[in-house]
Amino acid sequence: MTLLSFYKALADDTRLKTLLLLSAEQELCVCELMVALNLSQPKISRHLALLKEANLVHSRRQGTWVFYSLSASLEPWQQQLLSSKLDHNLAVINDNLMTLNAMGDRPERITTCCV
Amino acid sequence: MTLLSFYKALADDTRLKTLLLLSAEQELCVCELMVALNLSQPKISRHLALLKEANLVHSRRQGTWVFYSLSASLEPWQQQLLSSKLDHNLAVINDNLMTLNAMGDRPERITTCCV
DNA sequence: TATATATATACGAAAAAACATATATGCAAT
DNA sequence: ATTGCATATATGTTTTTTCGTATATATATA
Repeated sequence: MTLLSFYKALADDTRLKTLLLLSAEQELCVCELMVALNLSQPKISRHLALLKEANLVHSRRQGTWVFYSLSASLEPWQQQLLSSKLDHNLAVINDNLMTLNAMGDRPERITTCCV
Repeated sequence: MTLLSFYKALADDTRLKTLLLLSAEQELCVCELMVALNLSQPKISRHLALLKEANLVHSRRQGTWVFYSLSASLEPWQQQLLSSKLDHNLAVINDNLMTLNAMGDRPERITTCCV
């Protein structure tokens, strides 16, 4: 992945917020992102496919749900850039995090192996 | 300027390299960028206008030349991101820096006031 | 004033990205 | 098997971005 393609991945509102949300929440399924971002399912899926193609996110299936998380192979400076601890980042996704927290019936994560 | 618009500014090959070159060289005129990037004058000018519109660069005119530099109002993390000291950044503009150094008749800077 | 050089902008074309909608797939439960 | 739910993909359209070319502006000099 080049520098350019990395920045291109961040240069879209849906993708940027998705990445920041994943940074804040470790792991989110498509349905949770739909609620948090208030966007259609195909739209979320398409952008996630893009991010996966760029190796920025990783996915695991758990039953009918698919959980996405930031790729483990991200370089430290990339992770920092996406850190929700940075207040200018948090400001971007603050509303979405609140919406997410207000969401009922969030799917339960089953950790495959050790915690 | 929003986070998104900042990343959008970086999400183009010409603009990314321009910003990295400005980070490495402090100040460059359009003609130098044309040589370093091997691109047409209108193309450079248009992208510089975009960067200026986004307050990422500053320009000063000196005779017929216009010198561009990174905006002083960039936040530290933004400057860091564009630092040519980061090797993944340097790799992107290495060839361009060499071309620039091989360029003859580079316009002389006249510092208006104090050094 | 006329000319040359450096840079900026205007404008239509081309390319790329994002979109809505419809449909397909994958898994679980009956 | 069939149904239901979550997610993925396909397709055509719309929007956005980028581009080449032509032209305009600004400055310096003769």
